Amino acid sequence: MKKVTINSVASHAGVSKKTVSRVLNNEPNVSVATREKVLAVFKELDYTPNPIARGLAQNRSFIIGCLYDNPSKSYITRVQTGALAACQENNYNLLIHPCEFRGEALINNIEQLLQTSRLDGIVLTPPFGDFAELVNFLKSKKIPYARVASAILEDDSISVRSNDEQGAFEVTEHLISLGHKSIAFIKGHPDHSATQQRFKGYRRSLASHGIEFNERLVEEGNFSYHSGVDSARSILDLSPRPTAVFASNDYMAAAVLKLATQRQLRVPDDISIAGFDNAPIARHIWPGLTTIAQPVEEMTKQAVTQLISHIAQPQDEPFQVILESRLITRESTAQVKK
Amino acid sequence: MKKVTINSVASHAGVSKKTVSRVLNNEPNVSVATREKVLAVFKELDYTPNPIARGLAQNRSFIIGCLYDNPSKSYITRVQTGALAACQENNYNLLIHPCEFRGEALINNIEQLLQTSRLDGIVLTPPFGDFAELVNFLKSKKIPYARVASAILEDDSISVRSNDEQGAFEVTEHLISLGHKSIAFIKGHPDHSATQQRFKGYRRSLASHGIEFNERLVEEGNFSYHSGVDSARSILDLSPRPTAVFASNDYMAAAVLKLATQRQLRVPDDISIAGFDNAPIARHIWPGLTTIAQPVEEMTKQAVTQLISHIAQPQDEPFQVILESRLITRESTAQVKK
DNA sequence: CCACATTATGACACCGGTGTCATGGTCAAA
DNA sequence: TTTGACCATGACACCGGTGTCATAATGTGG
Repeated sequence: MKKVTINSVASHAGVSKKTVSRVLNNEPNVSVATREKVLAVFKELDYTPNPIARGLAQNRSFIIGCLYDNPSKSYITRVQTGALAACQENNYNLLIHPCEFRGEALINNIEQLLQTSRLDGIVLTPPFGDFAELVNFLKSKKIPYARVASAILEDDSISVRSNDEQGAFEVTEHLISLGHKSIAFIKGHPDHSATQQRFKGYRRSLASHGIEFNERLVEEGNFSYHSGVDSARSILDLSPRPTAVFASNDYMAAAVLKLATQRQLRVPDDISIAGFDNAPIARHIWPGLTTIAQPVEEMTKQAVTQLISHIAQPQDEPFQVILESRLITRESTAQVKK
Repeated sequence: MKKVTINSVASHAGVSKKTVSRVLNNEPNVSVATREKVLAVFKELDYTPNPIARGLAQNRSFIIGCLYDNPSKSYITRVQTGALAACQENNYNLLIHPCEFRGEALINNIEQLLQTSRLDGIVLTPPFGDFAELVNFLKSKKIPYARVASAILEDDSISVRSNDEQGAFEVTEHLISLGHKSIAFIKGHPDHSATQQRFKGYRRSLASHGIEFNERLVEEGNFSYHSGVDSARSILDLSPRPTAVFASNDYMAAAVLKLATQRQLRVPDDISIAGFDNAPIARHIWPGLTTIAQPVEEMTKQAVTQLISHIAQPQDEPFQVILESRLITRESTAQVKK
C-alpha cells in the first residue's frame, strides 16, 4: 500500500501537480473536464492532502491554540467541545494549553508556545481575554486571536460573549420576586471581567427595587469551591443572617449549600441559594441550584469559526456577538419565610 | 525581523545546513569546536527549529491523539493534564478527540482522523483500550498506541493502569469493617473493563468474609449520574433496605446521596455510601464521599511518555505498569446502626 | 612512511505541497 | 485577418528541515 501523494494523483490523472493543487484549493482557471478527471482520481486513490506539506509551503500550522485557566472542569470541556467543533469543520487542529501564569511569566510562556508550536491563532478564554498585556503582545506579534466571554471590547477584534450583567440581574430579580431583601453576594476572581459584570447586575437589580446596597453582605471569592467555603462561613455568621445568597458561580454556591447543610440549615426554607453557569454540579446536588445557563460551546464555536476565517482572509471589521443566557430555577430558591 | 531558519544559522556559523542539523539532533561526528560554534549561533539568533518542516522530512507530525468518551469532565481533564505534561517534555502536541462512536462507525471515524491529522500515536483512555476491534485496526495500520486504565493486556503493548479490583476490594473491606453486611453495588458501563474489575473486587471481599453474594443487591449503571439515580431508586426501594451502597464511581454515588437525602434518609446514619475515583464532586457535597483515588494524571503521563519513546525507537518489550490507588474515607460511611 | 580505517563536513536530492511565471490556445473586437 | 485579452496548463523554484553519499582531514598500525 503505497502512499498517495499529489504526485501520484497527478500522474494518474495525466496532469501536472499544479493543476491538482488548483483543484484541491478550488482555484479558478481549471476546465470542467480536467477538474472532474482529477476529482475522480481523488476518489479512486482515496487521496487526502498532507496538511504538513501544505503547512510548510504556506507557512501555516493549521493549529489553533486554546488558552485557559479555570477551576471548573466542566467549563473547560465545554470550551473544548465548542472549539473542536469549529476546528473540525475547517480542517484545523486544536492545541489545548492550560496555563496558570500571570504577567511577565505569562508572556514568556506564550512566546515559547508560539515559537515551538507555530500556532495560526489563539482563543482566549476567561480570564485571558481580559489581560491587556497579553493581548498587546499578540497584537505586536501579529498573531490572530479571539476572545470568549470577555467584557473587554476593542475596535477590530473578535469577541463572543454572553451578557453576564443581565444574567446576574435576572437572578437577583428572581430572588427579590420571592420576597428576599437581604441578599448576600459572593464575588468571583478579580482578574475575570465577568466578576465585575455579575456584581453590577446584582447591584442594578437591588437599586431598581429600592433595596439599599449593603457592603457587609458582599464577600470576595475567586470562583473556586474552596473560596466559596470561606465566604459562606462569613455570610452564615452574619446576624441577622441574610435570607438568600447569590454566588457568582455554581461551585461557590455548592460550597454555601454544603456549609449551610452542615449547620443544619434547611435550603431553601431557611436560606435560598443561587449560582451562575449551570455547571453539572448544580443538578448533581440536592437541592438543585437555581442558576444561569450560558451557551459556552456555542460562544466558543462562533469565536473559533470567526478566528479561522480571519486567518484565511484578514478582515478589518470587528466581529462582536452577544449570545443569550437564561435563568434556570431549581429547588435551592424559594419564597422567603415570614 | 526576519525569520530564523536553519539556513540563516548555517551561514552565520559558516557551516552547512547538514552540520546544523547534526547539532540539532545530537548526532555524532561533529567536532566539539563546531558544535559549540553552532550552539552559540542558536542562542544569538534565538533559533527554534520548525517542527512542520521537520515533520515533512521525517514523515511525522509530532502529534499524539488522545481518544476519550467519558461522562466525567474531571476525569477527562486529568487525562489531558497527564498527556500534556508528557507531550510538552518531548516537544509533541496533543490532539484531543472526544468520540462517542462504537464498532464500525468508530473505526471509520478513527481512520479519517488518522488520514487527516497524520497522528504519530494514539492514547486510548477508557473504554477505548478495551475495544479489540479498534486495537486490531491500529495494529494493522501500524499506528503505535498506549492503553490507559484498561485491564486488557497484550504481549507487546504499552499499558498503564491501577488496580481496580484491589481498590473495590478495599472499599468493600472498609464497609464490612464498619459492620455492614448488606451492601448494594452499582455497576459501571458494560463496555469498560474497569466495570468487571470493580465488581470482582466487591465480590472477593464479600467472599473473604463469608458474606453471601446477593444478586438483588446489584444494579446495572453506566457511570453517568443519571444511571445512578435509576439504580438508587431500585436499591432504596428494597426491603429490607441495604445498610450501605457502593457505587462504581462518584457520580453514581452522588446520585444515591441525592436521592437518599430527598427521601429524608440521613447519610451515613441511615445508610452509608461509597464511590470510586475521587472526583471533585466527592468533596463538594455533604457528606463527603468515601472513595478510591487513582493517579490518573500519572498513569496517562507514563503511558504517553512511553508511547513517544516507542515512536522514536520501536521496542519489542511490552511496557506494563500498575500504579497504586488509595482509599479515602470521608463522612459518607459510618458504623452500621444496630 | 604508507595503507587503511575513521571522523568531520558538505553537496545534493527529497519530503509533498504552493507560488510565480511562461506558454500556447481560444475568442471577440478592430 | 490581425491583435490583444483571457483562459488553461505546466515547468520550476521554494518552504525548512533530513537522508544519502562523496570527500577531505585526521588517526592508527605495520
